[in-house]
Amino acid sequence: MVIPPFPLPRDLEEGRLWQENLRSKVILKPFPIENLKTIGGVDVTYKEGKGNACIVVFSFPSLEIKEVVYGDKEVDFPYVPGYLAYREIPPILEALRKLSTLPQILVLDAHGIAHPLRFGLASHLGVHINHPTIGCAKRKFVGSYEIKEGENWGYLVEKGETLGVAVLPQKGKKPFFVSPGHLVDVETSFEIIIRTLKGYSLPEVTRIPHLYLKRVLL
DNA sequence: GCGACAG
DNA sequence: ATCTTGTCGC
Ligand SMILES: [Mg+2]
Repeated sequence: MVIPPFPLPRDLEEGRLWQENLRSKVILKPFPIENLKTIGGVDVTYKEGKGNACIVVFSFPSLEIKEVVYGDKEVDFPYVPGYLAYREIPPILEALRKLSTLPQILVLDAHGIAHPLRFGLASHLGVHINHPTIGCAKRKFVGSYEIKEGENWGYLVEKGETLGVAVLPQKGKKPFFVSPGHLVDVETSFEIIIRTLKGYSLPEVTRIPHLYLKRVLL
């Protein structure tokens, strides 16, 4: 696949300006789940000054693992809340080059529009490669939510905007957060992620890539 | 000024 | 995310 160069900003101010200019490119719209056949999960870990990305492609809804690829890249940007894309997208693009087939949707271990500028890592990557993406984060970044008694999810909202949903995978467990990245909307993002849950604290699409990076799976 | 703060 | 072994709790 053709991947556009991904330049890094000189500083946070420039990085913020770029985000402000690209945020308008995000498109939120329903994704026809009945046509979803392949979905990819993405995660990134660090070691010896390098970012190591892993992408696992699953069949949907059967969730059989179809392909696993990795991509390494020197870390060239610090971790600063709000600017995670500049740190993790480089290694992710390296992994994408190795995919034999690009899955219909990519799920990132990060937020999509549930970001201060509504342009988190999942949205940034989606716009960059013009492909559907969903953000599935382990912790909240912005917004507030309320999960009613008897329910296992609630909308994530900030300043009157519905940014995504907080999901309780199991009773008594911590919630994870789903928000659309690009070319999907809140409802379909939620529906798709829910269908990749298998009884663990995290959906398979983010849980499995992490296990491969940690060498729990080979 | 203080607290929040994806990975 | 990473540095790190055993240990407390469901
Ligand atoms: Mg991660």
